[in-house]
Amino acid sequence: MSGSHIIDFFIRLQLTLSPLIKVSPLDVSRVETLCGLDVSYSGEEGVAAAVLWSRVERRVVESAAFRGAVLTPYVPGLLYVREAPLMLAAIRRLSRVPDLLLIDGHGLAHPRRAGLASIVGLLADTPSIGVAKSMLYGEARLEEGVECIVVGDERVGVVFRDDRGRRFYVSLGHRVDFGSVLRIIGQLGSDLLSPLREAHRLSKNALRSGLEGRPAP
DNA sequence: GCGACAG
DNA sequence: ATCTTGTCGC
Repeated sequence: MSGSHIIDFFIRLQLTLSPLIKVSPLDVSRVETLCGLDVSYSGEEGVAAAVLWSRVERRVVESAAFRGAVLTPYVPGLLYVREAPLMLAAIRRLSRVPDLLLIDGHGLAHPRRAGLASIVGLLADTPSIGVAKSMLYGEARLEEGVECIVVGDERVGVVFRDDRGRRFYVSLGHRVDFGSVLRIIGQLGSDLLSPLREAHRLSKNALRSGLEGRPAP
């Protein structure tokens, strides 16, 4: 599979999108809604869940899901091929546009500077941040008291520890910068993970129950 | 050639 | 990610 023209194509596409990904400050004080995104699978199909989380109410205020075919196997570095189409479809089912997307996976902490989180943010034209459970690319090291994810001489993310000490690798997605990510983490604390937990739960439940979209009231 | 490799 | 219950250990 490594010499496949399909894989070659998606790598070239990723290299084309990479320079379009924007690093810029985000006005964190005006981020009111976060959107947690995750995908669950069953064989050749996947279900993406998009959970809208209110920062002030600290709860889920809306959710949507999208079920669809997944045609390619997982290839490290090309997670976006499997998950971005489903996530974007789920986001489109929300009645509101989220202020910030939280995505399972990396953003700029990627060998081609274009991880899933960055690509979804770019294509949705919405600020985004990646939250992964393990490293893919870059080096985690202490800088000025902060455990950063560094690629070359650039800080592309930060290591976050939840209350149980588990590490999460948070990296810049799209339309955010390092400072913005630090402020988001500082202000949300463990609630940074809440929308993602809920998205994880929803995608798995929707997969099993066969349900999709929002349940009838 | 060898090892690493998000979900 | 997913296949899968109880079980060994801090």
